[in-house]
Amino acid sequence: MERRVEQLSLGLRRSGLRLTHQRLEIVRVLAADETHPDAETVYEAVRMRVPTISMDTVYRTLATLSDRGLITRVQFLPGPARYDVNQTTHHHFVCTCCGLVRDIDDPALDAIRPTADVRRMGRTDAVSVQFRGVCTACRGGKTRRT
Amino acid sequence: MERRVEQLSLGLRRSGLRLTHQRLEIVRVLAADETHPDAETVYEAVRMRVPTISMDTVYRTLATLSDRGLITRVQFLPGPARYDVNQTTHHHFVCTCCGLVRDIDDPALDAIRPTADVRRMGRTDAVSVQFRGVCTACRGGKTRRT
DNA sequence: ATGGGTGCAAATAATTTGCATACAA
DNA sequence: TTGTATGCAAATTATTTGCACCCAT
Repeated sequence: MERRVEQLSLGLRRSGLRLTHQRLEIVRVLAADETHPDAETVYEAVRMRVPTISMDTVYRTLATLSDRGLITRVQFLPGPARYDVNQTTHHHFVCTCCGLVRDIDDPALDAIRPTADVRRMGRTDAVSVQFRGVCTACRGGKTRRT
Repeated sequence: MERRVEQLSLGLRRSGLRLTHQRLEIVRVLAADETHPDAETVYEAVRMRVPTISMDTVYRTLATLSDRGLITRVQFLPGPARYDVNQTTHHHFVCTCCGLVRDIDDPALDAIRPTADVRRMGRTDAVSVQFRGVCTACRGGKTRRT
């Protein structure tokens, strides 16, 4: 987690960008939040440490980080976009009920390669698998019943 | 394609909803458009046949159809949501350059099942694989060169 | 005939942008 | 010091909603 703060900070510096107080705090929030937060959530969390930060600085920083490939903007469900700090290859479980997003690490899924059909469509840069459903919490902890 | 018009129309009627002139034309546009159009694109196409239709009727109809599971709202890239008429199990190639979305039919991908890890997260209703990259057209037809 | 559907306009949500000031390098 | 980043406010984009009238059933 502390490593993530360093990776993101270093990534910004390497792009010749300034590591401002605001950016550092945004990066800290992102590194500590595994829930794929949206801009609003990041804003609220950062405001606790930098009460004067503005929403558009959060938006601009999130855009900067994803333009640099340091975080990933995702939109699994209607509503605000969310941001994923995890830059290793992984997949997702998405709860269509509460919006929960959980990372999935599975070498078998990482091994999926585009077939000839897909290669004919274009060059593939990334493959990701999405499992949509209803999370355990939304089902009231009932694993076996409907 | 004509079959799709019937399936969507029937789907509406089965839900006890009225098959209005506007809805029928929207359904016709959707059935004929394989490009996963956004609301604006559907609106423009329908306007050629029903010049008085309003944008919010298009939005409302698209919402109605996806609520009934007759079409699927997808959002692969930033910007407006897009709608997928294809209700058979399939996957997608997404061009991050021009926004092209192509359907992929591949039984091997359809066969992906949630592992124990994923089952612990919740009940999975759908699995879909996304290939992101740059389409042939955006690469200028160059299949082998960078 | 009658209740759901439409069109209009206004509201809301999510995000972006212009500009003067502030601060990291 | 110097230009990039910030904060404020206003603009844009995408979508939703209230309401009176209309039309499919």
